[in-house]
Parts: sequence; structure tokens; C-alpha cells
Amino acid sequence: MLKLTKKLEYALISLSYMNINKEQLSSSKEISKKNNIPNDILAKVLQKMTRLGYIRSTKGVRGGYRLNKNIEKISLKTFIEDIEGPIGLVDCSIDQDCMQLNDCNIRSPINQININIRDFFNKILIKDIMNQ
Amino acid sequence: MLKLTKKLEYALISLSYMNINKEQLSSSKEISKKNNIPNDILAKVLQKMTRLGYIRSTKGVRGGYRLNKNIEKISLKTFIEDIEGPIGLVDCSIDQDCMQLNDCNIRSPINQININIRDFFNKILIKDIMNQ
DNA sequence: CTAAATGCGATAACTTTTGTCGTATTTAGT
DNA sequence: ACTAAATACGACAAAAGTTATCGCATTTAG
Repeated sequence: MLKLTKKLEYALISLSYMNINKEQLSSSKEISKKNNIPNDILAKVLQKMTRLGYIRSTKGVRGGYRLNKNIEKISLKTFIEDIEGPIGLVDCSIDQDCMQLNDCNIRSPINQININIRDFFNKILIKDIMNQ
Repeated sequence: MLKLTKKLEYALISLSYMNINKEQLSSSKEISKKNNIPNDILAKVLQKMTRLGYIRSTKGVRGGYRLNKNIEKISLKTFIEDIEGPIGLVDCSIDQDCMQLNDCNIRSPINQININIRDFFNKILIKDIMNQ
């Protein structure tokens, strides 16, 4: 319940892999084999990261992916939210409508905690995860 | 994905309710009605908190629940883990076995982040949530 | 004795996550 | 021009986790 999804795990593993493998393109197949990740899922994760601009793709034979430069500056918060949507401990920290409405007795403290968690992840850079 | 479960939400709402309602016992039915929570689920959450010693129950007609004294000292980390099990961003921060085994390229940084998250929740007391 | 409450287990419904499949497009190499 | 290897993408299926429901037992005030 306070857990990263596999999608996110695979994304981070891939970035780390590409970081070590900087000189060449890394294909989805290669990354999946080397890291025991189902290829079909990984492919989609890589495509998503491409759309988001974290990596760049080269199509066709001998194609593959490589890191984009901006990756150095991205926080884990931005990355998580780009891949999975907004971080919210409870529904009302994202989209407001819940049964308790305005008289929920824990709304404001929980949402403060949520702000602090976002801040926590904002201070972590993904390059810190890539450069283990 | 970085979200509290309803069980936990209901638990915290109940504690907050009992805190406001200190002078009397609060029945499951009463708490559920006042806070728009399905009664059957809430009942089990309350029973669990009773087993864990966070609240105390009085059975029979006019029975109900009230806070136990120790509640003042409990951290959100302890509470979450008592209700839901250990906090772990990835499986290997809890039970080790994963596909990547020892050569996972993000294992150690992620597990360090996990330690920091646990610490984050450890510094929050549930009474801070109850006393909104 | 009855009604209102807690206690508990089994199971069903729902939601989210994870994984699979099929097909189209791009491109290096021959 | 053709082929094989790669990315791109959408629809769907399977698995897991969360949330909700039901039925029955026990306790106790009045």
C-alpha cells in the first residue's frame, strides 16, 4: 500500500542500466533479459518514458534507447507523478470528492502529511538512484 | 500506489472521533453513521485496533469503544505497520526474494529511501492527526 | 428474555496492477 | 526491393489486492 508499482521499478532499473551502458543504445529486449523483466511490459514503460522525454529512441534494426540529458535534474517526485499520476495518501488530496466532504475530521492533518511526502520525494534525484 | 488504504483511513477517523467524544463510549454504529463509513468494515477495523490495544471495548448493550491511554505515544509508522504490515517501497525491502536477486541495480538506493520513509512516518504521532 | 452491542470467519464484488497478444511502422543490411 | 530487428500502440486477460457483505456467536444492560 505504500509501495512503488512494478512499472516504476522497471523504469528505474532501465534508467540505471542505460546509465551504465551509456556508450551504446539499449534495446528493450536486452534490458529485459539482463534484468529479468517481462519484455512486453518493459517495452511499454520505455515507450512511455520516451514520450515523457526522459529517454530517446532510435527505431529500426539496431535501434534502442538512451538517456536524455535532462535526466540529471529530474526529481523522484516528478518522475513518479509523470509515470503514475499525482501522489496522494488519500483521495481528497487529489480529486476532492469523498464521502466525508468538508467535515472530515482528519482531512487537514493528512493533507499536510501528503505535502511533506511530496516534498520528501522532491528532494531525491533519480540520478541518485541510477548512480548506486 | 503511494496511498493509505481505507482501513487505515477509517481507523484514523475513528480515533479522531473518539478523541473528540472522550467522555462517552463510541459505538461502531455511531462512528459509522457520523462519518459515512460502512459499518461492517468499520466494526472489523475497531476490533483490530482493540486487539492491538489502541482502544478498549465494552461489550453488550450500551457498549462501545474508547481510546486507550498509550495512544498518545504511538507513531504513525507503528500504527500503519500494526494495521497493514511493514512499509516497503519494493518487495525486497520486506521479504528479500525477487527476480533480480543480488545484482539488482537499484536495490541499495531504493532500500535507503525506504529507511528514510519509515523514519519520516516515525516522527509523526497519531495524536497529531487526532488533534486536528 | 430481549435487544444492542462486540467478535470473528468466509466469501463476494470491485479495482488496480501486471501481463499477453496482435498489428503497424521504421530502418539497417543484403 | 526484401527481410529481420527494432520501436509504437491499443485491446484485452489474468492475477492480486482492496473493499464490502453476510451469517453466526458471544456479551450484557434493562
